[in-house]
Parts: sequence; C-alpha cells; structure tokens
Amino acid sequence: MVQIPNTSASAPPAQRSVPTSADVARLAGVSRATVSYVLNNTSAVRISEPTRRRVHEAAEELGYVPHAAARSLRAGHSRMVLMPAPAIPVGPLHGQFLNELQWALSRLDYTVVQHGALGLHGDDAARAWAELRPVAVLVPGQGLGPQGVAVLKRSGARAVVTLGPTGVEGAHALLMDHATVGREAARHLHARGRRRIGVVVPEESGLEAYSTPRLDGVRQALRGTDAVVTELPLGYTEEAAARLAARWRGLGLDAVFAYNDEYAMLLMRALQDEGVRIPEDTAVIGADDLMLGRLLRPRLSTVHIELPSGRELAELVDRAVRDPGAAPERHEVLGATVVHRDSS
Amino acid sequence: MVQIPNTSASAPPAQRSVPTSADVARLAGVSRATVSYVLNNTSAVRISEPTRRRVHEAAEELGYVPHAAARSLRAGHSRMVLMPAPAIPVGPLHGQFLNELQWALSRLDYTVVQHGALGLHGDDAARAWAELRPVAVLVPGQGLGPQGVAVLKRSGARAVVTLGPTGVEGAHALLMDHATVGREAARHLHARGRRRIGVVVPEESGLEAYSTPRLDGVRQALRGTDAVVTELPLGYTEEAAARLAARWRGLGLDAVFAYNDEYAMLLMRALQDEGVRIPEDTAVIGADDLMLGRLLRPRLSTVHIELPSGRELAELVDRAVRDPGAAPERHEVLGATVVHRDSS
DNA sequence: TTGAAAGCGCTACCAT
DNA sequence: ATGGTAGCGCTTTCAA
Repeated sequence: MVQIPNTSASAPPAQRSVPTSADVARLAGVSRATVSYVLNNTSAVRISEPTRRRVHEAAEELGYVPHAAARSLRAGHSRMVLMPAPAIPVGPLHGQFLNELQWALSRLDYTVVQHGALGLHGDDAARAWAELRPVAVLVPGQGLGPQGVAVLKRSGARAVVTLGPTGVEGAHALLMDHATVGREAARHLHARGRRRIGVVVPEESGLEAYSTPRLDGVRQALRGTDAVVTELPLGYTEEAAARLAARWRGLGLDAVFAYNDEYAMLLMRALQDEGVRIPEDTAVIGADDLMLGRLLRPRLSTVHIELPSGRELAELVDRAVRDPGAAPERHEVLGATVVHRDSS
Repeated sequence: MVQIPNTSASAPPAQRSVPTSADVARLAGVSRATVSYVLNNTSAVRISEPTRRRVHEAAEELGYVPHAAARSLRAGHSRMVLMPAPAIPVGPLHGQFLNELQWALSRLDYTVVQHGALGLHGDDAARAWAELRPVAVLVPGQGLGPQGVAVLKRSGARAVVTLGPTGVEGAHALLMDHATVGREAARHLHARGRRRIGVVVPEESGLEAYSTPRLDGVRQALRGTDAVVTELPLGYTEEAAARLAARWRGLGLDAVFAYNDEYAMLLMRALQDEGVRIPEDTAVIGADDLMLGRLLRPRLSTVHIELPSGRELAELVDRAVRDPGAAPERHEVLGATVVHRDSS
C-alpha cells in the first residue's frame, strides 16, 4: 500500500496534519538533513546562504515547529527540568523564589516544567515524572524516598534535588529546616521574659510539613529552660480563632508563636476582640514577614525567612547535570531572623 | 562495528544506561511486542499468565519506566495539557482553581504540565509550547494572539482555551471580564452616596491585566452619573501608601476602590494613620474577599469574585479534545458580588 | 500465544 | 555544500 504523503491534496484542509521537517525539505527542495542543519545552525556544516533562505522560508510558510519528543528521543537526553506543581497556594516568598529559579534555568537553556499530578504520591509520582525523562528533578517536601530517587536516576535524571527538612540518599539537598523558624521565635519570646508559650498548629492539611518542624523548633529552643510549651491547633476561620480566644485566659499563656503571619493576624484580632492586651497580656509573633503584618496595631512581630536565591539553585542544578558523578551536595539554606515590632 | 548491548558487563555500574522495553524483553525471554502487550494490558491480545508474570518481574527488577516521548511519537499524539506557569504569585482563589483543574484533568487521564518560560512572550511562547505537542493548551491572560493559536493548532493541539478578558479567534474562551469587579465596586459606592471616587492602580508590573479592566469597569458604571473618577497609582509599600495618604485631603475623594484587598488594607492603614476616618470621610472597598480583610477595623468591604470550577474547565477541555471540529465555546465565567462590611 | 518488523520525527555520521 | 540513512524507544499490524 502506498503511503499517502502529508501534503496529499486529499487531506481535508480543516485538519491538516502536522508539518514535519520532511515537509519543509520537500517544499524547499532539499533533504531533511539540510533542513536540520539550517534550523539548528549546525556549525560543523556550512550551508549556502540561498539554501538557508529557502529552508527558512519553507519552514515559515508551513508553520513548522520541531517536535521536542522526537528530538530528545534521537538525542538520548532532554534539557527538561521537572518539578511537581505546588499542591497548596504558594506565598509571595516561595513564589518569588520559584520565578527566579525558572528564570535562571531558562537562562541556562533548560526547559522548566511543573508536573501537576495531585493524585500521585511518593514513588508513584516519581515514576510518572520519570516517564518524561527529565534531565533534572526538583522536589520540594519530603514525599520522595530513596526508591524514588533511584527510579529517577535509573531513568536518566542526571540531577535530583530535594528541597525540604531532610535530604534523601543519592540526591542533592537544599535543606530547609523550619525548626529554625520556631527556634528563633522561641528564643525571642524567652529573651523577652515570656515563659508560658503557645504554638499555633494549623489544622489545614498539607501544612504539617512546615508546622511540625516549627513546633519542634520551639520545643528545642526551650528545652532545659523553665518555659512551658502549649500546642494550639487552629483552623483558618474567624470562628475557630474566636473559640480559641474565648478560652485564652484559662490557658494562662503569656506568648504565642502563631505559625505564620496569617494565623498570627487571625489570632491577634480574635484576642483583641476578647479584650486580651497585646503585647502586655500576651505577646504574639508570626512568621514570613508579610507586608500585611506591618499594617496591624500593634504591628506584628515576625520571623523573616530567607530562602536561597533561585539563581543559586539553578547553578546547583546545572553543576549536577554537567557532572552527575559528583557526590550529592547538601546546603543548609533557610535563614530565619526575628523582626521585632510591637506585638511582642 | 558491533553494537554493545545495554546489558554489557563492560558498562560501569555507576552510570547504567536506561532500561528499555527491549531490556525487559530480553530478561523475560520474550519479544518486545509481548512486553508492550503485557505492560499496557492490551485487551486485543491474550498473553498467558506465566508470561505476564515473567514480564512484570523483569520490568520490576530493571526498574523499567516507559519513555513517554517515544510512546507519544509512535502514537502520534499525547495526553498532555499544557499551561504556562503563572508569572506572578497566585492568590488563594486562583490557586484553588488551579488545583481543582489539575485534579479534574488528572481524573480524565490527562497529564497536566505547567511550562515555565518567563522570558518568552506571545507567539514565541506559543512556539515553545507547540514543541511539546500538547493535546490542549490553556492560556491565562491575553498574551496569545490568533497567530499563536494557529501555531498551536497546526502543531496538533486539539484544544486551545484562553482564560481572560477577551477571546481569541479560533480558541475556546473562558471570559473573565474583570471590568465586572470594578463595576460592582463602583455601583456599590455610588449607591451609598459617594461621588468623588478614587481607583487604586498598582504600579507593580504584571498586574495591568487585572487593574486596567477593573478601572475601566468603574468608569463604565459611573458614566452618565455625576460621579468623578480619579486614578491613583500606588506601589505596594508602606512609604508609597503614606505619600498617597498625605495628599489625601487635597484630593477631595469620598471613596476609593483599592484594586484588591491587599492594596485596600495597605491604603486604609495609611489613611487611618493620617487621621482620615473610614468610612465617614472616605469609604474603602477592596476585592478578592481575603480572610484578612475581616480582621481590620473597620472590617473591609470587598468584591467577592467567583471563578469557574476547575471541573467545569476540565470538562470543556475534554469535550474540545474529543471533538476538535466543534465551534469554539465562549463562557462568561467571572462572578462578582459586593460583600458589604464596615469600611464603606 | 508470540515474534518480526515498520515507522513515528529527528539528528549526526559518512558519502558524494 | 548537500544527501542518504541509521536508529533513538515504542506500539501495532501481520504472520507464524
């Protein structure tokens, strides 16, 4: 049976089939090889100027766009850097970091792709990512185990970088120990004479990854002192905050680290409505240093968090891709400093 | 020259090459065809149970993961739904929408991918997306022109959906006319007797897509009335807000629609610090109905925005993919309702 | 029930 | 300077 060429006039114009480099070659009257040379500016081969023009014109006319899958199949590798799409809305801090990162990786000629597979977890997710044969994978959180790393590496990923509290065997790690945040908050409160310290723990799921280490950090910092830590579960609603505030005096707390600025604002308002004076009766400190915290009265004290620059991570990725054999790097990258304002 | 097989003992174990279905076949002692049948559960072919087991075991042992590019190259299409990664940190509203969408598309067996190419614009971006041969492309904003749509369709995209103020020739559209937001805000202020109405326009770039239509909406709603609209450029800093507040009385405004709740909170605080009484001297209304607006005193009035459900869009995508010939659908999907609290 | 082989679109080697 | 062609990993007819 004769293969009907793409350019067959019998094809309905409504759904023209996708032009390939062969179509371009045919139209330009050259070979597919020449098309490839021209469109990729292959320096090892010199193509005459008229030919180049004809090829470019043909490509233009057909609206030819190279097929990335075919290309990377042939090349045996891609320049795709994959990361899972964040499952929870990402704050301005993390958002800026992500943007920097994507920009920096683009500059290094990588294609950045966020894979949105919210249903998958752990090694299933790793397998799904591996199908795309990314050259590097960046994984926030701690969903990935050594198995997952192995799957990714076996399927050609030259760099796997985790961003989270703990590293993983075989992968590079940007260690972001949120315990530091809790520690700084606790030290601050303790230094200012507070001893009965509450720690808000959000009830919203997906936040445990941050809230647990932040709570642990508080406990660490206060270990061996005379301070007492009270865990305060709190849903992100006015009602929940009001309920917590209603039993506040009974709790006998003189300070609270409220997980982050948003929970802090929520709780602070509820406390004020309840007649609790801040900071006299209870000191309040948040985290993340949101602009909005400065708008409250009293202004909200907070823990300013410093993330690594996106450029930094991009360079780590690039280094790792270039030398996949190198020992995994581990960097402690989360800076936390108290910004003392008026609420504590 | 003899081709050294993948399993050659001469390969350094440190960098084993990626296992292919041929490797699985070899290990299981069957043909590549059989491997494909087994791993894809091809119903048209019956494979004996022992063979199935051997294949699965071999795949497991090698850590085999199919190569998505090769598969879709062969198949002639993919199930990838592509969308550009948001360039600005996305709020809780949009964030939830995105998550729903990804979840719903995953359920429909699509692979959702966010393409992070912050450097590219318009048709360049479209070309970059087209290289990945997605079966559908979702584009927020108005960066995409008819040219871009054409490129995408010619390269095999069976559905292109824009999400933004205006549709594009040839593409489906979820029309999100932010003018509605401004209109509702303006109507509310006007109904409450305000006549000299300021509209905050953020100076931060990337927000024009929202701020311009919101401003236009205010103008529309007030056209033909005795109200006067004043445009108020404002950067998202305390200093800028203080500067604006300092010249507030000179502006002679009795109301302000502050773009969104965050700018509203920023401005409201600055006005209060300046001694401007809210709402007596100046009414303030924001938009987005953030939780935080309820924490201010007075509580912030706002325009609650209703986005379509992610499921809805996922179904539109699926419909369009199944029937690419159908006429582009256009849906007006942005709901806006004033939530009147105490600041207006 | 299983295997052989073609071919998806592309690039890079080797000829000419 | 340009063309022929092999082969990347996969699925799917067709044959056995």
